[in-house]
Amino acid sequence: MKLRFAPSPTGFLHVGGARTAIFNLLHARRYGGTMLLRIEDTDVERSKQHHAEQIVSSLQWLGVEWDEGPIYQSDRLERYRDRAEELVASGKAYRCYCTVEELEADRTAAEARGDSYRYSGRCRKRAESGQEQPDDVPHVIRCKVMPGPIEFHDLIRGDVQFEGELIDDFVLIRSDGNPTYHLSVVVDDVDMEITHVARGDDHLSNTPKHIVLFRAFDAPIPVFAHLPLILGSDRKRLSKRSGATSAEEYRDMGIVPAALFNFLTLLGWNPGGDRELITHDEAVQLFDLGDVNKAPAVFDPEKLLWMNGQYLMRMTVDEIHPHLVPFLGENVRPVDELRSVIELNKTRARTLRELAELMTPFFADDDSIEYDADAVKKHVKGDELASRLTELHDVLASTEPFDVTTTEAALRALAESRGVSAAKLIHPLRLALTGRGASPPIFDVAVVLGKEKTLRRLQRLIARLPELAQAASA
RNA sequence: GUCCCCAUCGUCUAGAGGCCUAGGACAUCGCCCUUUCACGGCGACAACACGGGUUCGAAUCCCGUUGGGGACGCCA
Repeated sequence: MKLRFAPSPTGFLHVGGARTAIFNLLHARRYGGTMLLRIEDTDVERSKQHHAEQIVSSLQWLGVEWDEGPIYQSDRLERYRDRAEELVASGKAYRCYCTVEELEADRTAAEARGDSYRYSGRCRKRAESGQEQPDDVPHVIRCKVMPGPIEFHDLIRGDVQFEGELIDDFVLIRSDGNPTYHLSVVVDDVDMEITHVARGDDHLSNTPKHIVLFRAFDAPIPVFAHLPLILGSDRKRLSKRSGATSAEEYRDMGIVPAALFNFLTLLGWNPGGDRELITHDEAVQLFDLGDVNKAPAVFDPEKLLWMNGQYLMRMTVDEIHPHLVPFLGENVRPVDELRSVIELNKTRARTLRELAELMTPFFADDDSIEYDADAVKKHVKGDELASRLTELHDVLASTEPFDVTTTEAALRALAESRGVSAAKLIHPLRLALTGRGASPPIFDVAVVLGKEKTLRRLQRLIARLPELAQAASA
């Protein structure tokens, strides 16, 4: 068994493409087959090398591996021409000298009549009447499509049938000598002995053309699986308008690859038993193209975010760190220096970007903490605040060891002796240490910061209390 | 326009004729836990597109309607 993912390098790796790649990989791994990566760059106009490289690196990032490739179709142009000539020689294809202008005229004429356009067959008649077919004047090579039903079995759709009458004699070789998609795909799938073709639904109506070619080459026809499309919230094919569409954008947003992989795997397929979180290995155990849904699925970024949060809280600090580095900016440190801070914040973030943001107060200069206005308004009040915080400062200064249990006990004891609730001390302490109204448990924060920084930040808040109170009341 | 495909909560989905008073997840809204924010727990809201068949019995099978999507290139 051998499957392939065959993107064309005309842009970044689209999430729809990413899912196609994942499904191919999963099916191959499940059945011990081979996975091939093939770059379909026969359109010189639109294909770009940097896009190909981009797609390859996105796939690597996502965790889609392949056993063969990447193979570039642009390296095999001679092979496609040779095979097309074989078909011309055997009468299964013919040279067509119609110009683009002529075809365009036919098309607009058909439209004007309200008919749907079909190729006139002008050059086919000419070829079949035995007229000479010079190969030194510009021409394309077209494949003959015979009337009659063309049937194939699709793992997802079941038995599918198209009428040959309705299918144009399609172009195999363009006038510039380059192959079209239809030719290169089939030649390659034959040469590379592809057994299963899983691709987007948008190729369903191309499949009969491919069947015609497989037959013309007298080659075995692979098993097809046409995956339902991924839609945007507008229920149209996912596009820029409906949000981020490339794997890269999600990476830059702070989605970890395993989460995107998991999310995409569950779009149109499910492992049964109400599972939402599934590892790569578990998916490999259970996946089958035949179990994929027929209906298109709307891509829900909210659920991806939730899933990413689930991954972040379950991942170890060492697993998170390499992915987090690009988001840390000037706070980049070796993993051991970040361990406790990541640990404290990873259950609170849905993305790596958020996580990095939550970590900033821990690395801020003691004298540059900015106090959140809402938090100030809420917690900076009462004439006794300054003296209470000074007492807290002194109590903490003499707390030894400076760990979560002793600092918490010290604060609670102080609160009790002054007849105030612990919260009246805790919230201002949070404001002092982080500048924010929300943070990880405050004694953990204090301990991670250390006694010295804790005391310094407390002092700073105490010193600025009058101006903050004034600003808050203004 | 022609051809093809699809149809369960707002979204992802479970469902293979009786297990369905339709299950889970995201989102939303309550409550609980709690020093805040998350996490977690409990609960609420919320769907078989419609109409005909078939059957003792239909979300499940058949037909039609409606709705949605895709393809109709010397793009892939």
